Amino acid sequence: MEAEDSDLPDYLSVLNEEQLQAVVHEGSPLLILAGAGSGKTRVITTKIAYLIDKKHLDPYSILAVTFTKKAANEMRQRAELLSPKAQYAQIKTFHSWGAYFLRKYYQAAGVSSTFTVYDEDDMVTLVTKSYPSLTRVQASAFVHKISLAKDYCLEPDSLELDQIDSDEKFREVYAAYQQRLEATGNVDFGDLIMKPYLVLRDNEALKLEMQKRYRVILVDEYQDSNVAQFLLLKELSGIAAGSSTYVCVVGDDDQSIYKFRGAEVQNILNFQNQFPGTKLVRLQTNYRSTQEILSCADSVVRNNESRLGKTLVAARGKGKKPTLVFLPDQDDEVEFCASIIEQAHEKNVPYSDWAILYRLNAQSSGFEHTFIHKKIPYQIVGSLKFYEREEIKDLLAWLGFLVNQKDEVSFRRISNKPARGVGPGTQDKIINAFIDEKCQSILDGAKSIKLTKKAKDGFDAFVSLVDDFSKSLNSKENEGKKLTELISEINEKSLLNEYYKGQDEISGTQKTANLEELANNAMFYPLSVQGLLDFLDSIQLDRTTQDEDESDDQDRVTLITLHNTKGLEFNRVIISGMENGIFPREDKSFAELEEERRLFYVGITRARNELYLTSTRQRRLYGRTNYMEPSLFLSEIDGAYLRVLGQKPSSFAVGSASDPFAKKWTKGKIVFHDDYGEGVISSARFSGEGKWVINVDFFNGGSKVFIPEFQQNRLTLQEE
DNA sequence: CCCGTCGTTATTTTT
DNA sequence: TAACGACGGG
Repeated sequence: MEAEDSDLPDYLSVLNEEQLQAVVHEGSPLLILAGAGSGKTRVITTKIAYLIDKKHLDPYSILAVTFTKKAANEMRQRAELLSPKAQYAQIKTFHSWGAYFLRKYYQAAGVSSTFTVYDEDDMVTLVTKSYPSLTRVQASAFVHKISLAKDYCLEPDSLELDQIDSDEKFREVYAAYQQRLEATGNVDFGDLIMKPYLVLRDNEALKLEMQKRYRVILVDEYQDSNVAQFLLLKELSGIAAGSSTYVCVVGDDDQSIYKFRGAEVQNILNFQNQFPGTKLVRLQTNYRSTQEILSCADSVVRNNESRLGKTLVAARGKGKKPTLVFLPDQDDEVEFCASIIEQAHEKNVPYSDWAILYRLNAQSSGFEHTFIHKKIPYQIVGSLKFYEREEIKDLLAWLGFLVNQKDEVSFRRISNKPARGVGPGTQDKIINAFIDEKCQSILDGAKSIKLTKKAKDGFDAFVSLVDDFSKSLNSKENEGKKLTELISEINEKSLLNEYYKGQDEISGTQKTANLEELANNAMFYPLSVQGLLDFLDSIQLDRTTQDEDESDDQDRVTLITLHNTKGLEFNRVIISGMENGIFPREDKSFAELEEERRLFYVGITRARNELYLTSTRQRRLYGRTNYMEPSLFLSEIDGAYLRVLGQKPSSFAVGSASDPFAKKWTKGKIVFHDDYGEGVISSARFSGEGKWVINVDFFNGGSKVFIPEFQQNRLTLQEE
């Protein structure tokens, strides 16, 4: 034992026992249940280094996937610090791995080798064009469902598509969109996962090649994986066919909060069944928060039924008790937050210690107004997105069209901006000809049709711009030149710059500056098709907000939605709006309520030292003032872990979660009613008034809706 | 093509 | 409340 230990590299000696166990494990699939703040990234990066250094694994055969580019970058850097050879391992986001795969096997996937990725906005454009009777708003709803379908790997003719929307029209729209998308040679986000899966599923030889290459596959944040990603992982690892690829997934079922976007918590809950022989390791030592905060978090999340279960233990000691504050209305809530931040600031607590968390973006405006007035510096995380700006999308569309002239969405975006007589009608004609005649370029589509003089002139001007830019891109003298040069050229010659200069002068916007910034961002990419594609990938596969002009080393309060806090930590956290209807959001089914509870858990565990919860009796939302009930979740916190300030509503008791009506009314459970006899709960939801509403199908026929709270002891749950 | 007006509609959003 | 899109007139 001793001798073996001295053989181990240094980086293993800093691990705790559970971390070490996770790092050195081998021989079966591994599920690492990593609680918040338990050193998850350290474990993954150490494992990568260990596999390379100690197990002499070829780094080329390691694939580590994450969900965000930020996480991938951090993982790569930290792994390289431990073992320089880790730079040869593939450490990427799921989607950028998909892009890598599709570029390599574009023929098998039926996409252009120079495809670019359509975002949601582009998808909406394509849906309206492939199904013209739809308004943009209607198209957006379909786009949402199409994305969800792809997250579940469902094609337009899949039977299970009914589970997303059983209306035949949805199938039609999806099919029409998909056909149109394939004509462009481009892909959407869903395709980046789904298409590689389909290619591998249908191509045995390629699948074996992949399985031979990847000896180790690590997946981070596995609780956020969707069905498509699960299917892809299964194909890639060949686990179903008994391959010896080592699969290790890391995640926290208690932090699964993206169901609405296709994340499937069942992936992590069922991992041990899907991958037989799985070893489970729990990382339960928390290095972030104090014990009082963790106990508070635990008393909430243990109310969930669908979880693997774990209990975090603080490495940092007891700490300060979290504070729950009741306030009359939202203005008082804002004032309260401002005042504790200011008071602390007078005692030299920096603003950047603080984060204010909320469920709805709409809640941020109150804080903003008051903070501006009181001169409290703040930053809002996740509002304005650089890449979503109109002018940026215009330039990106130019770049996308230069490498793929089948790109309908980009063509429509740039061919008449600024106006040159190529309006939507002309665009439709050109695109239709392009599709009908299966041309290689949309520009060829115009050859077979008649255009008016005005349209013809404008179109010719556009074509000559494309020619100019293509020449610049493909010139033989590009050695040493940067992509910035091309972007600046486009910016000037396309007259976009001039077009937006006018707008900037009238409305005081920053559009020309943004265009320039985009050009500057391309400084590190060579002027070549490959450089251009890499640049587009780097933007399209990283949708994080870019407030780069104001870096985060400034001292300011963070205003942020609960969802956006994942992976972050703050010394002092305020979770605002703890009211039924806001948080949890109203009309939640049981499963959704569990997800809301996980969201609360995520919020609580962001706090290092201090946690405040605020709840108002009255709230103005969407121009309406409503009387509010304290959040159900507040009653779930054990009273021993909470200090309560302000006027407590009479109906409220801390730690009253033992109240049988606070939970347990779940679909499928058997109940007994004094008047109607035995029945089964066919649905259960939590109303905005903080009460359960259940529907019971009685065994002797008939069904009824009840609010159990009002039935008192006439309605009882049959415990199994 | 731009501008004003009216009506509609309101979670959360790693890629 | 307020922000955004659709629509019609100049």
